[in-house]
Amino acid sequence: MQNEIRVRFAPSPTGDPHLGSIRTALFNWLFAQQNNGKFILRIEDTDQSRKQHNSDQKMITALKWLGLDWDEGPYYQSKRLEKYHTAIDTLIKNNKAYRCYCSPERLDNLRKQNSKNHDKKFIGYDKLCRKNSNLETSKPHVVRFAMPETGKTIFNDIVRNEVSFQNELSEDFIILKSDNFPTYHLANVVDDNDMKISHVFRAEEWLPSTPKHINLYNALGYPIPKYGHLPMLLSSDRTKLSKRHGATSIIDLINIGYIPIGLINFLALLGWSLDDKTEIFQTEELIKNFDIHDLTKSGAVVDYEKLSWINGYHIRSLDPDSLAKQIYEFWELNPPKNFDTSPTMEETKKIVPLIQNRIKILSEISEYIGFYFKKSIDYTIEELIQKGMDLQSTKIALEASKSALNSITKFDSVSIETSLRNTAIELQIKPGQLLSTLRVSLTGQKISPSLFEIIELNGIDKTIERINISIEKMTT
RNA sequence: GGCGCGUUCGUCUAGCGGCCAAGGACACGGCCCUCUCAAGGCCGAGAUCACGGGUUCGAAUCCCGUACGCGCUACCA
Repeated sequence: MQNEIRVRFAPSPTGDPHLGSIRTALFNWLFAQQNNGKFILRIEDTDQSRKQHNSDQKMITALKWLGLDWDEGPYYQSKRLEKYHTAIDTLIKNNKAYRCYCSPERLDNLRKQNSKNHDKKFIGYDKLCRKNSNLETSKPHVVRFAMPETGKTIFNDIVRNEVSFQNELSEDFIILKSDNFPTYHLANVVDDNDMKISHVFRAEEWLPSTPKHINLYNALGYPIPKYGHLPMLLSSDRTKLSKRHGATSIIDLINIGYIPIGLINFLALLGWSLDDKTEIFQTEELIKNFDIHDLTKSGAVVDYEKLSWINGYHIRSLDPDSLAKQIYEFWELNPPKNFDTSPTMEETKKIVPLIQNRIKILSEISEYIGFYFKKSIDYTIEELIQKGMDLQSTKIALEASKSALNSITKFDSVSIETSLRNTAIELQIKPGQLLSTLRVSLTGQKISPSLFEIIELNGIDKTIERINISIEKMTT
């Protein structure tokens, strides 16, 4: 089918998967989903020196975790060298490219000299080898593309409308390196043609090299895809997003406790919005409403506060069982340091109602619920004694709570609440005083989920045991 | 330096010639609720739409210029 929508995500395996890359992947994926198109994954590993082991695997893991599944690939450019060489041979044969024997030293000097002389005509390379039709192939060399020396390259960017560049301002860029690997420019064009890519959505930083690509398409006789250059993701100082200002690796974000839909929802809103009020989207709603033609043009600063808010919102709206599943998986990969035991699925399900609307990210749970997974809790007598109370009255309060709890027939949070509130009245102290004492006694924490639910969760035996420990503590 | 892109509350954004002396959200402040922490509810502060010229009866919205910012300018992608 000729008009099939085919997009690709083409990361280079040079580090951890970056938030910006993921956003590009998301926009491509959404576009493919809503157009019944194909989403292709291609690993651009043409730079052997910058390549990092496992980088591609991390990318794959991240995409799967987010649910951004692909229809074809991953293709690896390093396994497709023949295709590039064929294209390059064709270009040389047609005088659209030429071998260049200039040494890196010569190029370096050339640039230094010209920047000193402020020569405005000089662009990157002086085309020495383009003039000499010296075709000795034995000597080390690169291959350069012969850029048109006149005219303009004009294209209609889906995000930015018409963009135009003077051809003479693009240098005769290298398409084949001396290690026999193609550069990005060439491999990218050959592959996009080979894989019948219909739309190229990539970050704005690629905009200036687009005329190079278009001229390459023309020289090779390939049809030109539609382009859309996405606004960049920025750090708080408005420069290209970098890890100096926060986590940019999606792997780090996963380990902090963001959930897939939280990240997807947040990323979708960086450069796109539905209207003047809707902030929360499920993936299906994004597929339905997202519009690549309606993007913001300026860069967007990544606001981690807002990410957390969106993430928390989704955590709150998840059904408890699927939240439990996500927490369980999260804890498997990131066991909380303050736990003495590994939570089972059953235990995880039990604690969900207590923390669901108190957290923004999964890593916050362990602070709230640590007492439940600890063999013993730790606190001082001072922490036990509340404002307006002393050692004696605190002890009395604990004793009274003990007998009140012991006499409850139906041990659930509602009965527990009634019983303890009555105890406070009988003792003539404020509910807050009683409950705060119990909170410390039962959790060792000043901050916790609802006390009544905690008592139900702990059960009568563990509760009495911990109260006894407090009483003993104050007696010695 | 050259080239390109961009510019609405601190941040993400709505706005596509009159509905805007600019709306929403995050963050922030206050109040309510309340067993702590959250969540939730209500209220508030916050942008003369970078600046200057046009065009028009009318401009945040169209055009031009200036400034500023960012990106690119590698045998990196």
